[in-house]
Amino acid sequence: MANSASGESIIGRFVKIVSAFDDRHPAMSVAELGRRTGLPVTTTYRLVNDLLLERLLEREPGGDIHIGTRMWELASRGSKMLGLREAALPFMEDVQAVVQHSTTLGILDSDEVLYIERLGSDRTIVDITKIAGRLPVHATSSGLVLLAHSPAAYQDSFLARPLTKFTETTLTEPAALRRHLAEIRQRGFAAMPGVIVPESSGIAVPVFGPDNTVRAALSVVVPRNEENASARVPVLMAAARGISRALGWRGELKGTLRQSH
Amino acid sequence: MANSASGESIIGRFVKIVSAFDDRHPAMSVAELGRRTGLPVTTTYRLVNDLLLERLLEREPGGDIHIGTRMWELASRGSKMLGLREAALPFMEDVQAVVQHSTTLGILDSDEVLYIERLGSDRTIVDITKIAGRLPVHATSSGLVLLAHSPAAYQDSFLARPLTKFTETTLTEPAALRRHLAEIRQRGFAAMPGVIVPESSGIAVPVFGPDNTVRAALSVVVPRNEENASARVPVLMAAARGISRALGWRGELKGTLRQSH
DNA sequence: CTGTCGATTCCCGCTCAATGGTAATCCTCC
DNA sequence: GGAGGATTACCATTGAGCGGGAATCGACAG
Repeated sequence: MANSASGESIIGRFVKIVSAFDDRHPAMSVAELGRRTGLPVTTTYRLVNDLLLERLLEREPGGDIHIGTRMWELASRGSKMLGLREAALPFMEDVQAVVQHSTTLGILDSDEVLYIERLGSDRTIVDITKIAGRLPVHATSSGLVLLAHSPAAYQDSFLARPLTKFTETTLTEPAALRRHLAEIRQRGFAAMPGVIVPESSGIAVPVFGPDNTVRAALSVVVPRNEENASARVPVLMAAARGISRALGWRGELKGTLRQSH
Repeated sequence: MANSASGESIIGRFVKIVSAFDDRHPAMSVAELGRRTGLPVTTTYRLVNDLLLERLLEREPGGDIHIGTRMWELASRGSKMLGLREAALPFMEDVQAVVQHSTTLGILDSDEVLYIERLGSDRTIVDITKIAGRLPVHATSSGLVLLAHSPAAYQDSFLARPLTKFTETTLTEPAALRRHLAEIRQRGFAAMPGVIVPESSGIAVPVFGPDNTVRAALSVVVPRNEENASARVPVLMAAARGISRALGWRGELKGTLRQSH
């Protein structure tokens, strides 16, 4: 689907280029960009020029390239993400004010948890979540909550694949995970002590949309030693219900249990 | 620069397609997308398919297309915007808690003000700012603050072009505007009663970066009848200094006045 | 059930924009 | 001044993109 020898479309290369930037590498020279993406030198320069013209990329004084303002603008303008984020933010602030550690909002995307908002000073405990960052589903409280309320078919396909064991407490056995998911559905929240990082634990609750399906997971990360972690659950649940309602959710209808399996 | 009859590159068409979505039209059929962009039918379908493959666009159950999660993720991951936003958010919350009306953070982009964050319930007064929305520089308090602290050369080129008069109080005369900008620099804030919307006024103050240049404008929108509007200025200024400091600003150095003109 | 209209997919020959190698030029920094 | 990297210029080749047209699907009305 492309003129290129490697058989990629321009769109594919565009994604490659933009993907080369992350929080570790927010800006780089065109040559380095070419190296990181593996694209031929000339091609990189030509493509980058096109992107600069449209302001999807921008050149800073030093000559380095970084992602352009236009890119963010276009991505945000018509995005459903903004609605979710805006609905959630006030409630997240309340949670943040009470719980004092970092509060995150994550969604399920491409079999991973994508964090779309995060509150909390960086001086808090170890927390590897970042806005626009991804983490595995089965090793985060947010991910497990999202998975627990996903359609059965999706759960099956997810559990069918091999899962990485990050720490001792990471569940990777399908059967054990299924039991855990059922428990999460029943209790209404997920609590995971040190699943990726041993020192911290996460607590997450689901946020629902008008059609009663999960939209996101609201979660807090607290130090693991804190034993009364579950004392945080009610606050989270109340906030999550508030967000759900702001999204148009009208409460659980009798008899309309979310399909679990 | 393209295979197309109209002489557009694929990148250009990509931008056209993504630009077709906004908060009024967050999702649409491919056919409608083709109509809105003016692209040939077949071309639209082919391009949309490419974009769906990369998940830059997504197809919802009904068949309609909307901007994909991936798009937001890519735009955010390497963006400098996130840093600014994250630095500003806590201070904005404080302002918001005290002032009670909507609080916005805007930057100068392509000769317009681009709002990158906005706090405030929608039930407040008339406020046409939206996240990822644009407004003209000379008709917003944020824009005037940004312009007032921009390099002289930019100011000159900006003032050289014809400016739209939105309401009675909109300044469009270069000389008058220059005087106003000087005043803004001297007072440290801009206050604009009903420049675009007659019922509300905006107050804005500058946010500086480490190199002592303007990065953004922090502003609040309040009802116009409120005469003690300027009582809000100190709060805004304190917050703006906090944000500036979080960005690495170290206070105004003696003798290093920002180039005004 | 049939007809209409719109959205979507399939088909296909043409063609020029995109490609990517090579080489020249422009920078820094030592 | 020259070594090494980044950037731009040049250019022959070619297949990806193009877009008109027709077929198919789907919803709705009569």
